[in-house]
Amino acid sequence: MSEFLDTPAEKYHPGLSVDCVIFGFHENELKVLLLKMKHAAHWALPGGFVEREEHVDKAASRVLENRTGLKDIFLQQFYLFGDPNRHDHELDLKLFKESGRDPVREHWFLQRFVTVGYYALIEFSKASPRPDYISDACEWKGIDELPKMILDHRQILDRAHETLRFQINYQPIGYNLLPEKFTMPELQSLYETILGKKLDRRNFQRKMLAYGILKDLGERRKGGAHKAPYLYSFDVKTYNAALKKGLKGSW
Amino acid sequence: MSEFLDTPAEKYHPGLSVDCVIFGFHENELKVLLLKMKHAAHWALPGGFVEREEHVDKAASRVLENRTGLKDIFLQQFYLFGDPNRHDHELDLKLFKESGRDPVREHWFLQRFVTVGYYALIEFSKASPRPDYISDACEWKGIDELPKMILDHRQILDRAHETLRFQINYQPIGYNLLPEKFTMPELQSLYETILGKKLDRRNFQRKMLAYGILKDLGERRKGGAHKAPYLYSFDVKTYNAALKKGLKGSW
DNA sequence: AATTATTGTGTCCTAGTGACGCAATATATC
DNA sequence: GATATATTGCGTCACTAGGACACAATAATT
Repeated sequence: MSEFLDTPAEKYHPGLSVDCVIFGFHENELKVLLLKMKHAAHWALPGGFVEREEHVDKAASRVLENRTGLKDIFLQQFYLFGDPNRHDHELDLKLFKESGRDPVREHWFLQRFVTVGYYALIEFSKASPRPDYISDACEWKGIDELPKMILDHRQILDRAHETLRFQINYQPIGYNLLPEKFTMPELQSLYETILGKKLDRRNFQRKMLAYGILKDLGERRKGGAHKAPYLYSFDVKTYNAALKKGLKGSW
Repeated sequence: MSEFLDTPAEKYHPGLSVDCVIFGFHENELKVLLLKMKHAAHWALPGGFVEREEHVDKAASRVLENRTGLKDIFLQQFYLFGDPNRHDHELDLKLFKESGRDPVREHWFLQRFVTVGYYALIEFSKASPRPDYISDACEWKGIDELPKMILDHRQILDRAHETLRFQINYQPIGYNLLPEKFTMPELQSLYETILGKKLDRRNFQRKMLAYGILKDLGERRKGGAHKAPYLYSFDVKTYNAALKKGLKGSW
């Protein structure tokens, strides 16, 4: 924490931060990467500040890389949270005092902050979550079993999830969350957790194949119990073309 | 202009502004309210700064009220523009010098700014466009005949229009742009300009009526040439309920 | 070899959609 | 005042998409 507090105000754009909702998909569950700060009771979204002459998008991808070790990740801005009361000034003051500093009223860290929400989609297996110097834990949490979170971070997360629902026909959400090869039940399960409802297995398959965005790899995924499902991967060319017009789907 | 430049830095949240894309609908055309600044060659979106402890949404509605005289307007945040190069520092310096001021490097007005885009929907006839002290013109411009605009304002405007297209099934766009009573051809024309394509007259009517969100007022609009069309108004109750789930439309 | 849970494929019916025909009607024109 | 013209209201037809459900095939387990 002290690294931040000692940072000269000149380095960062004042009163502006970014927070990332990092989605992953594992064991048929939609997961979010959360941090637990030292001395803090609750969990937080990975976030950071924007440098003086830095593109806000760039700040978000910087945060993302620090936390997951991944570059060139699918990252999408979805909302600016601009409520003046979203920051907990009492808590900030407490942190200041704990670190033995005099809470000078003008210190940039104590100013009112607005934060820009980004959501990121990553392939679960490729990320190596790592805590940084201000946090003592960095873990994947299931979207249906979220811990208590600081400030308005739960609200930010919920809005990211909602955005995912709205954009499912326009963004390469499946492509970025699933591994190279995947099965139809896996894809369906992803859709179900994003949409928050059960879908009919057979109708889902018919519709997906009708889009013409999947390549049937011929192989089957053996190993699990029961009948082995076929493996698919996205046909990037037709996939992107279809997304541009929007996959026609009344989900 | 001088009022802004003399404003003490303490009044505003540093490096943060709002810009409003104000839509209206008149004579079967989608219009946008633009300002022409004094001494400026190009047009601009009405915008302003965010006060220190002011909600960003509030700042946007304040700007809107100043420019149109209207309160309680439908206003929706749609994107934060965070490119560090979106501001024209050369132009700012020129304005500073013209106003006879010494361009002190630290003056808040010369800092890098990020801006939050809002779009507003208003009933054309209710607005009374008025220039303010830093602009010498305030006019409605047709979306298909836009003048050259400053900075990235054209980009902001285009994105607002795109957002309208995406949200047409989820936001009360017709309700807020049209007058209390309107005809089916008027509603269709609104859809056509927002979607940017022609629609079949008969299929449009069938679909709209099927939603069950319109009240047939029985009256006809006489006065124009040709057969007089029926007047409708929105059935607010069913309209809002339908929007919550999203009007199913593959436009 | 039988069991069990899951997957691949197909059918049926209904609602929604695109393309288009035709009669009704309000003003403009002669 | 009759006719012309452009527009509106309502309807038809064929095709597609989508929800509900049946049944056979298959990979590990017993």
